[in-house]
Amino acid sequence: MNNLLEKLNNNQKEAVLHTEGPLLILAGAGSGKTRVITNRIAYLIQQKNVPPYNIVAVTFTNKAAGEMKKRVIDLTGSQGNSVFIKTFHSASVYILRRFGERAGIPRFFSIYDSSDQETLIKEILLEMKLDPKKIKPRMIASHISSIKEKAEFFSAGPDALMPEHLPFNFPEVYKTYHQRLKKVCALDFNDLLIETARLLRSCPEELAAMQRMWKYFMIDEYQDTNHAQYLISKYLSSATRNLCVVGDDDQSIYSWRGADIKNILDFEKDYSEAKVITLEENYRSVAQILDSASCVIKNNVHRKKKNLIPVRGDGELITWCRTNNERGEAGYVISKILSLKNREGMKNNDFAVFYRTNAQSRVFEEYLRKENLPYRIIGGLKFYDRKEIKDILAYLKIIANPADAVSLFRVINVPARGLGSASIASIREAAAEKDITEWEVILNSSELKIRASKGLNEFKDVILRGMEIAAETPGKYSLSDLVNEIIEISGYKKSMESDDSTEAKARLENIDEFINSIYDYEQMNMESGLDEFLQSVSLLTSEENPDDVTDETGFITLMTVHIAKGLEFPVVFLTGMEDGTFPHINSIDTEQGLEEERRLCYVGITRAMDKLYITNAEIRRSWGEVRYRIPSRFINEIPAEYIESDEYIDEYSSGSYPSDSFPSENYSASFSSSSFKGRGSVRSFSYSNPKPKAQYEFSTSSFSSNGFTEGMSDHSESKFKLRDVVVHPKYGRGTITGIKGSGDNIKITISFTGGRSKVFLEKYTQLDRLM
DNA sequence: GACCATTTATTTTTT
DNA sequence: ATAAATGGTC
Repeated sequence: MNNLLEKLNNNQKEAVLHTEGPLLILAGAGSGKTRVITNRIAYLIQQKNVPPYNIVAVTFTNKAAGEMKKRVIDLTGSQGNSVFIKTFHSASVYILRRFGERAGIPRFFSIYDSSDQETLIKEILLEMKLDPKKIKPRMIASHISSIKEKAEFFSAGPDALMPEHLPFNFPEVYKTYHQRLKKVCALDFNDLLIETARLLRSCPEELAAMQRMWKYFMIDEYQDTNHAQYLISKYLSSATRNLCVVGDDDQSIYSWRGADIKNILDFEKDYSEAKVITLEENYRSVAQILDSASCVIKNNVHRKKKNLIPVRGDGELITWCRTNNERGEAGYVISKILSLKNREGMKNNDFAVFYRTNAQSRVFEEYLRKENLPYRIIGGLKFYDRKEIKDILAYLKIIANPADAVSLFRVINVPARGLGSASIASIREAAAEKDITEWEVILNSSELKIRASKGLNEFKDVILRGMEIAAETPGKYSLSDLVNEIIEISGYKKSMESDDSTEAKARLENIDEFINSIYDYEQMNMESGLDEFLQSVSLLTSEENPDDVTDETGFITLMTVHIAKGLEFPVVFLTGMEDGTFPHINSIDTEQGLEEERRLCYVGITRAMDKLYITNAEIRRSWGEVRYRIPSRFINEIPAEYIESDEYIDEYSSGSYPSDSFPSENYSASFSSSSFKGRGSVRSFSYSNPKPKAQYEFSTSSFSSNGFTEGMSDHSESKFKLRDVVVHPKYGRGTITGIKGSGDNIKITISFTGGRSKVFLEKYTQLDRLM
């Protein structure tokens, strides 16, 4: 027993020992949070003799749940298998399936992910003669989620909550959306949580049954809970009040998904008898890194003040590298990785590259591939999001739930069966007219004056055959039998095979991989049929491809900062640190948005154990346009004494940077330190580049015209130059990034602070030059 | 209805 | 820059 507690500091011990009643653990980054939760579970089982099936631990991601389960099993052996460790969404599916009947939840329901949801919303908009291009389905989806939550739990009727000033009939869309979901027996991600909370509130017998089964609750990442998740935790634990929540308000980064930071900030109000334990000792990062993170997050007003104590002491400085463009950024990262591997014997697994948006991963991928460095991208291109996988899943979903119209129309003509828009429209019309499902129309096509074309019959037969097989799965048939049969008789496989493009080949490989993952699933879930399989697959979004789990050479990890939460790496590259990229342009204008970006930055910095590299690109291509970017304001917030500067030019950059324009003998560079605290003070530093070839001046203030500007614009007689810093009467301060035309037709492109850029006719624009 | 050429949107983050 | 959506033609 004592070895359980030996490795813990006093606060951690206290958290483990406090098993009864509500407990709030405010766990700073790297303070050993997961260790506390897992040891607490082990302590309950081994010392308090709590049966493992009485214990529930809830996390946000499948990955976190898997990791926690593994560590619990390490501590407690086979008993750990019986601890209920799941994500909020998978726990909800479990509850709805097992106890949902009285709450009107169908025995089987499909789960609509965000893309299914958007498809459905788009259909509804089209029916209402609205243009999905002007009214974004995604925007509607987020309104629908937040309104449904409020309508459900804050007593106001949905009508009172409809967003105002929308130029269309939102209540109608809202109503139709939910009618349609009901008709197709589907729940969206948000419904899973809301319906679970509703069930717990309105079905006391079912709640009591769950409370007999579950007595101790642990909620991880509590700062990211939304209202429904808050209620689920509250209802489930209401009998014993043994609710332990763990979180860090500084790491709340999901408010855009409905997370409410108040849940953690107000925990002590909700549970007046709550014990509060703060974990401040950081075991992960060297002092320079941790202190830098503290200095950044200090700029947020809406937070609980706290100290982070770097137990490890001093290490290396943070390196901030300015690069000319995104290729230079990638080149720098790769060169650092190579030299750290050669000189310090570091391994691929030690490195992680973070970026703000998925789109930024491409250049890194390209460079890593060029150097033959093994890497993996977490998130981003999700396996289960690939077209071919979604197609096959759509077939399976129809077989399990023929009412699922979104899936039905996804593949009714895949591969092509001659069922185009006309056929689809007539099926839809007949379904609406007779108020039956589209599948029923197809079944009875002969009587319903639907042209029972050859293609329609083929499709019908595929689904019917699939249903026959599914009825005997597991048993006579396995899930993989079913999938193999479907891709065979639907002609899906054949159509891929007859296409000899590399694309089709890759798809076939992915399908193979999918079938392999089904074999694995079958091994682990011998009793599962199609329904269970589909429901677990719908929640597996960011799961890794099955084949890259083990490899002795390891992988360099690429991911967004969001996904990085909860992880740690010896060496971290925090890339794209530019205003407009990080903080992201869409969040830069509100205090709330900016504070969340800052928390995200804090999360990124605190992932690094030994060494942190921060990079920014002066010029970044996005939307097919070249943009000038200034270093992220968050870099300013790091004290200069923790930073060592570096810079790197991509040698192969074509066009914009003629290499002979850089004086090669000059090895010192200077830049205005608008990015350091005292605006205007100038620092110089020695220049070091692994392969010094080109010299580059990073000055934004006294940029002399040299060859650098060539190729970036036409010659013109404008009184302004590229990179002049100007003030626009309406938009404020910005940098000139393009000058085109002549005479009265001089067009000036200005990139404003924050990354927005606009084009003006010089003739009509009052611009003041600042520098 | 299939196939092409042209146009348009895409880029925030995820269960 | 690129993928998806649209529109026109056969």
